[in-house]
Amino acid sequence: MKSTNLYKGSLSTIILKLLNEHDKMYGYEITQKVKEITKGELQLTEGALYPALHKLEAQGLLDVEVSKIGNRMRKYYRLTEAGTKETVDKLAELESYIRNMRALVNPKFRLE
Amino acid sequence: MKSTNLYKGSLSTIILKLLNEHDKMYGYEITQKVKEITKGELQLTEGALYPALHKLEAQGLLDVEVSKIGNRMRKYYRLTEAGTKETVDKLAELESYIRNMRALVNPKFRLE
DNA sequence: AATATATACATAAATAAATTATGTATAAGT
DNA sequence: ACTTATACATAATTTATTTATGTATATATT
Repeated sequence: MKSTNLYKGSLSTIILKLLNEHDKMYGYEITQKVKEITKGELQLTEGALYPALHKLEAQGLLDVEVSKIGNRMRKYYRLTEAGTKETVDKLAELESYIRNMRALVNPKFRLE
Repeated sequence: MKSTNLYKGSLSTIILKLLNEHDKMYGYEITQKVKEITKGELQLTEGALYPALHKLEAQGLLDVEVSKIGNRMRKYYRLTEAGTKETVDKLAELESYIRNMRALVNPKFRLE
């Protein structure tokens, strides 16, 4: 993703949240959306993205729908009900992570 | 560290920042400080902490000073000059990570 | 006095997520 | 004609962390 290691572990959260917002998306579209939103600061690599999508699907969090645009394949993913629940959990975990890290690195932001 | 994967990649940032604030600390003290600051939400494991300290030392970011308290050993770590510079970089990376993740998961926080 | 918990270090094997390197193939732009 | 963009995929490698284990002293509890 980037030179920093911090994004490790964040990929499923990103995918789930984007699908939560956009109803259905395909892999390449996800990479472009992430690039756009982060102004190019974060670029998903295919070697990370596709295995992550397959894993989320295997976990029952995503449904897939293959479609053909012209002669090219697209695999649209959307959240299952379990996927929607998982998204809520992942977002809560992210907020918790950010709160804790802020408390750790910024002495002014001690937890209450 | 925790059930969530998000902390992966954050350990060196945490160590460097704590040493930046506290001048010198030993391993066990770091685990306790992290537990205290995060109200027990984040507990560093020894299997992660000690190798991380050794690595930072090997990279020339930390200096070590062994001391004996009673009959028990303590290894105090402190930032080198390079370590202080690295701390600044790591903190900037963390802020960038948080900004990007906020933009990704919270449509209201789009980057400007 | 015996036992459990806390302090304090360490390392090795296994796991898991991502990087890097490839590969295939169609569509569009120069 | 050639390059870049679109669109998927997977295998080998790397790396950080988890889990498990080990040693040893100090303090608190029963």
